[in-house]
Amino acid sequence: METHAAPAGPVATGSRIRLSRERILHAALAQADAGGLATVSMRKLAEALEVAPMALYRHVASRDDLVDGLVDLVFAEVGLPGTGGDWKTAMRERGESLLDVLARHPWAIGLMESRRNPGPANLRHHDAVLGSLRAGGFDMAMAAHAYSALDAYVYGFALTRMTLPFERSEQIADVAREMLAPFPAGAYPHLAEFITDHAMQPGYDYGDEFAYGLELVLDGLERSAALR
Amino acid sequence: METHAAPAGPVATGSRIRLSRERILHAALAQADAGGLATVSMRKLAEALEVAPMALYRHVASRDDLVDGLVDLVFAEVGLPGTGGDWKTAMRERGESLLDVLARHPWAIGLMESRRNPGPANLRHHDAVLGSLRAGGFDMAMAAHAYSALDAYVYGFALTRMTLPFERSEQIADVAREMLAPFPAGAYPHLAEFITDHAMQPGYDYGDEFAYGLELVLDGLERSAALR
DNA sequence: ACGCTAAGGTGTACGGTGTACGCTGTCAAG
DNA sequence: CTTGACAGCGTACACCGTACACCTTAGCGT
Repeated sequence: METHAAPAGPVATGSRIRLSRERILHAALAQADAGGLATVSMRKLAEALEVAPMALYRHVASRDDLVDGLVDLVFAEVGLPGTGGDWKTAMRERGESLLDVLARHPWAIGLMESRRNPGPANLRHHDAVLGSLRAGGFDMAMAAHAYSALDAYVYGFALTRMTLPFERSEQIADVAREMLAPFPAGAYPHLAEFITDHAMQPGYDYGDEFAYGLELVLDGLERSAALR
Repeated sequence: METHAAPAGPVATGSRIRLSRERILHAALAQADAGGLATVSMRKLAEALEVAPMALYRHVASRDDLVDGLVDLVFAEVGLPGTGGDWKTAMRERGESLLDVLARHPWAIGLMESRRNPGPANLRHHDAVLGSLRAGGFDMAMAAHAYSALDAYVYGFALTRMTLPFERSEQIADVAREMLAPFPAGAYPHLAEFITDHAMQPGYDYGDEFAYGLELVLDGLERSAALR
């Protein structure tokens, strides 16, 4: 990040807007959201920015460095938990915020925690969550338990939901039929029962499961920690 | 799957062993486990099998089809829960088994639930888990809650653990120093405290967190379901 | 106003990828 | 012996990330 706050800043050259790491990252984010991270290639990205492919490398070390930047951009969207009020509320809100962000950027789910070079937004986020837990009365060991359980649950839910080929009850019948078609009828009785008697019922929405599990984890932590 | 049970089966032609979907899948699995899924290319796979790249396409529709096959191979390694005894024990064991399998094949974590064409092992596994829960007294809605919460937790834990650049307390100091190096000292006080006062303590092992969270979810489900 | 320097943008090229298409060689059934 | 199906192969194409040398331009000190 070398955005020097010099006089006016070199913004445009002639008619063309100057390239910058930020501009590249935002274009890449839009492309990833539109078609997944795999569709973001240096060449297509350059084309979208009306620039030669190699021009990008003046602002980004490699495609991997670009992905590092994208992940930190996504992290920056996650709301930081406050340290003022109730830890449970803070953790619930941060979980919901994280899930929202991951729904907007599903391609990021597997990457958020896996980059070897975490950016400032990433570190700041982890720092804030730990701070919120400690302020809520958790000792170090319990804070570690809590953070691990909460993060695992939220990322896991985002992951399993992303992958579900349906979301609302209307679409399920078709998808299920297609999935089970290659196999003999009655091969998977419990699965079939689950689909027809539960998932296909009107009003079913897998997303509703999130709140249930989150509350379950939060209640468990509260009891475990013997807080409040 | 067209393994016809004809006479002796065409196994070898001359000195070379005949290609087959199974042989391809096993070679690909070995390669993925060794270097990640990204290093499995049709060309390298063909080379390992001492065959021309295009020969693979007689047995596999595309690289994507190959990945579908790999995922089902991995699913087949996960132990099925029994329906006989205690549901809690069955679910604990299947969670531990799933985590073990994902540790052996970390490249599969993001794929297990995301393939549009689930294989027989996949469907069989889901069917067995639902059956075990129902046998344990869960009604349909509670079984859905339980499955969602448990799967989210286990996959999420596998995901967050995979990404952690360390595991045992000995390596943490170096990694942490490297990660925090680009930032001003004291920028992330809670994170720093967590690392030095907890993660760097002898005997720390992030994997230990798994059992804690799993028990937390299981206990929560038991209470929620008012079972037993 | 001028020229210098460094940084930004470009063109070409290399080695990698997945896979469409058409050919060849082998083997089993008729 | 003939025939046809099918396994494996060679070539080719479009795409990918990026190393390297080159040119253009902007902004500075003078």
